[in-house]
Amino acid sequence: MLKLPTLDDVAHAAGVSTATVSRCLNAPDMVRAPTRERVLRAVAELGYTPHFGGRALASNRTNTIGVVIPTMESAIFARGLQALQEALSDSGVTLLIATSHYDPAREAAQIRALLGRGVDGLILIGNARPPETYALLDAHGIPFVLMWSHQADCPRPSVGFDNRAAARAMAEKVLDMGHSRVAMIAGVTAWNDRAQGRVEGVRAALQARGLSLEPPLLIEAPYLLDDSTKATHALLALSPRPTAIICGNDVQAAGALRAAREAGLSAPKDLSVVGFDDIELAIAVDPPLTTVHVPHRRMGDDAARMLLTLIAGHKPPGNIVFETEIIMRGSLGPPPT
Amino acid sequence: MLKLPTLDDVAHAAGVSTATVSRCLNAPDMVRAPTRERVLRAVAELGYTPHFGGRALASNRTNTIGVVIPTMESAIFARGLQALQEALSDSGVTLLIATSHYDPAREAAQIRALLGRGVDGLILIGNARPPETYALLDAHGIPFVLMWSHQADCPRPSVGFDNRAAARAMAEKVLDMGHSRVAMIAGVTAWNDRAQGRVEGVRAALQARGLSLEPPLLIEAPYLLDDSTKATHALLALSPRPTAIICGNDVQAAGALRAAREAGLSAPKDLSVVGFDDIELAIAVDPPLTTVHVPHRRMGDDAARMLLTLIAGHKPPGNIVFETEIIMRGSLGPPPT
DNA sequence: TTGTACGCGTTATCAG
DNA sequence: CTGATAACGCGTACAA
Repeated sequence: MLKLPTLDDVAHAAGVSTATVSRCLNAPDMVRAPTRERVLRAVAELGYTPHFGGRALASNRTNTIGVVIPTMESAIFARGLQALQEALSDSGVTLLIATSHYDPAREAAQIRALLGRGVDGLILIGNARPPETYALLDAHGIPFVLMWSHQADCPRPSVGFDNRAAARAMAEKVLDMGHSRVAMIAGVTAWNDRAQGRVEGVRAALQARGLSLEPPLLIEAPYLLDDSTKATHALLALSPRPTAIICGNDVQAAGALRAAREAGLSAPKDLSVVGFDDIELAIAVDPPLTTVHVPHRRMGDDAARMLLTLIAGHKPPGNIVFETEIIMRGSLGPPPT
Repeated sequence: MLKLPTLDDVAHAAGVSTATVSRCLNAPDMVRAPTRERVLRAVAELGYTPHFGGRALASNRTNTIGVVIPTMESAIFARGLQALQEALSDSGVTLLIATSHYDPAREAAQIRALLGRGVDGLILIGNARPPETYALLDAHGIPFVLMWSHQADCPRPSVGFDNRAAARAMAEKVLDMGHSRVAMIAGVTAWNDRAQGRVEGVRAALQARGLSLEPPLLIEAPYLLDDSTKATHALLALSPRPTAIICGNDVQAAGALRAAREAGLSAPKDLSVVGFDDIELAIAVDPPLTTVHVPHRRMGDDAARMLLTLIAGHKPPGNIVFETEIIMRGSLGPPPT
C-alpha cells in the first residue's frame, strides 16, 4: 500500500507552504498566478488528491449528501437516483445511497449512519415517518429535502407531486371508460404516504360515483411482480369479477397482466389494468400499460438543486410540485359487454 | 446546526478518558464490564456517533468500499448491488456506489474519486479496461474484486461466470430446437467483456454447425428497450428473416418481443427470442423469456466476502466461478415450418 | 485495566 | 499575497 502524497509533500515540491497549496485548490483567486501555476504542476506531478478525512475534520463539510430510498430492486427509484447523482456531481458532490426496505426503523438507522458520515444534507422519499425521525433530523439541524410526495399540510421542503390527485384522475379515466366494478391492488400503505395517497385518490373518485373501495376489492401487496400476480388471481376469483384493476405501480400492473394471461383473460378486452409511475417496464409488457407518468428526472434534478440551496444556507425556495399526466396505452379499454 | 457530541463529551459524561471510550467501541474486550457499561450508557444518552473523518484520519481506514457499475437505470445490477450492500453492512462497511455509463474514462475518474475518499477496497464490473486503469489500481495497492466475469487468462481476483460458455450453451439450445437462421442483438462490446464473451459464445456455437454470425445478422445496441426494438425491426426486414433472435440481455429480449408484436408476429410461433441475466422483467413479458439465469445475489455475497478477506490482508482465496443455467420459458420454440 | 499525549491531513485565523 | 500555527475528532503507543 503506497503512501499517498499529502499537502505537505506538494508544498515541499512547489517550495511553498501548505496553506498556499490549500488555497490553490479551494480559492485559486487568492493566489498569484505564477505561484498557483507552480503549485498545480506539483499537484499534477505527484498525483495528489486531498485526503477526505482530513478535509472533513478541518472544514466540517464533506461535499457528500445522503439519500435513503426504500429499495433498489424495483426500478422505480433508479432513474430519479441517476438524475440526482448527475446533478450533484456537477457540483462536486457525492451521493451516498442507502436503503430502508420500506421500514421506518431501518430508515432512521440509515439516517443515523449517514449523519455519522458527516453528510451535508439528506434526501428522503415521502413524508410519512415517525415523529422521532423528524426529531432526529431537526435536532441535528441537517438540511433535507423530501421527494416523491406533495401534501399541502407538510411543511417540510419537498419536490414531488400529488399522489392522491394523480390516482384520482386515473380512476376517473377508468370510470369514464364505463367500468363500474373496479378493484385496486395497492402498495403496502403502512408508513408510505405515496401508497396511501394513491388509495385515497382512487377511493375518492369511486365514491363520487357512488362506488366504494373496500376489501375484497382493495388488496395491499408489496411492490413486487409475484405478489401482485397472486392478488390479481384473488380478485379474478370474485363474482362478479372486476372489469378493471387499478394498480399502485407499474410493477404491480405487470403482475396483474400476467395473472390475467394465466387465467385465460385477454387485456383490455376481458380486463383493464392500469399502472402508476411510467417506468420502462410499462412499454415492455403486452399490452403496454396505461399509466401515470411521473417526471423522474426532473424530480431528481430539482431535489438536488433545492438541497444544495439549503446547504448553502439560503432560504427554502418553496416546495416544488410537478403535474402528472396520464399516458394512454393499450391496457385500458371499455369493460366487456 | 447542533454540535455533535465528541469522544471527549462521552468521556466526560462517563467519567473516564477518551481512550477508554474509544476502546469500548473498537475493542470492548479490553475494558472491564462495569466501566464499559457506564460508557455505553453515556454513548446512548448522548446519541454519540464517531466522527467519520476523525476516525479515518487516525486509523487510516474508512470501513467503506466503493463499487463502480456501468449504470443504475437498467435493473441488471440492482439485485447484485443489494446483496453486496447487505453482506457488507453486516460487517459494518458502507458501500459507495458510482456509475461509469459503460465508459472506461468515466470509470477511471470514478475510481480516482473513490480512492480520494479513502475507500478500503473496490468492486468493479468485468475485466476489460485500459491498462492505465489497472496501473492506477496497482500503484495505489488497493484491494479490488471483479464481478460478472470469469476468464481463465485474467489473473485478477474475480467472482463471476463464463459469459462465453453460457451464451454458447444458450445458442446450442436454440439450434437444438431446429433453428438455422439465427440472429443476435448484442450489447455494445467496446470495453465490455461480458458483451464480447456473449457474442463469441453464440458465434462459436453457430460456427460449430456451419453457420456464421456476422452483420446484418449481428447487431450491437445499447442495453435499452427502444434500441433493441429498433434493431429487431431491422432484423425482421431481412429476407429470409431470422427465426430466432438471441439477445445480449433480458431488456433487449423484451425489446425484441415488442418489435415482433409491432410487426404482427407472435412469439414463439413466428419468432423465438431468448435473453440473458434472468431479471424480473423476464417473467413480466409475454411470453416469458427463456433466458440464462445468473446468480445475482450469490455473486454479490461472495464478492463482498472476498473483498473483505483481501482487505484484511489475507491471501486471495482463488477466483470464484458460478455455473449458469438456462431457464426454459415460453419465448423459445421450434422454428415455423 | 486505564489514562496521557501525540499525530493523522486539512482548513482557517492571524500576522507579516 | 503568503506563511506559521492552532484547531478538528479519533486511535494508539506508552506509561502508570
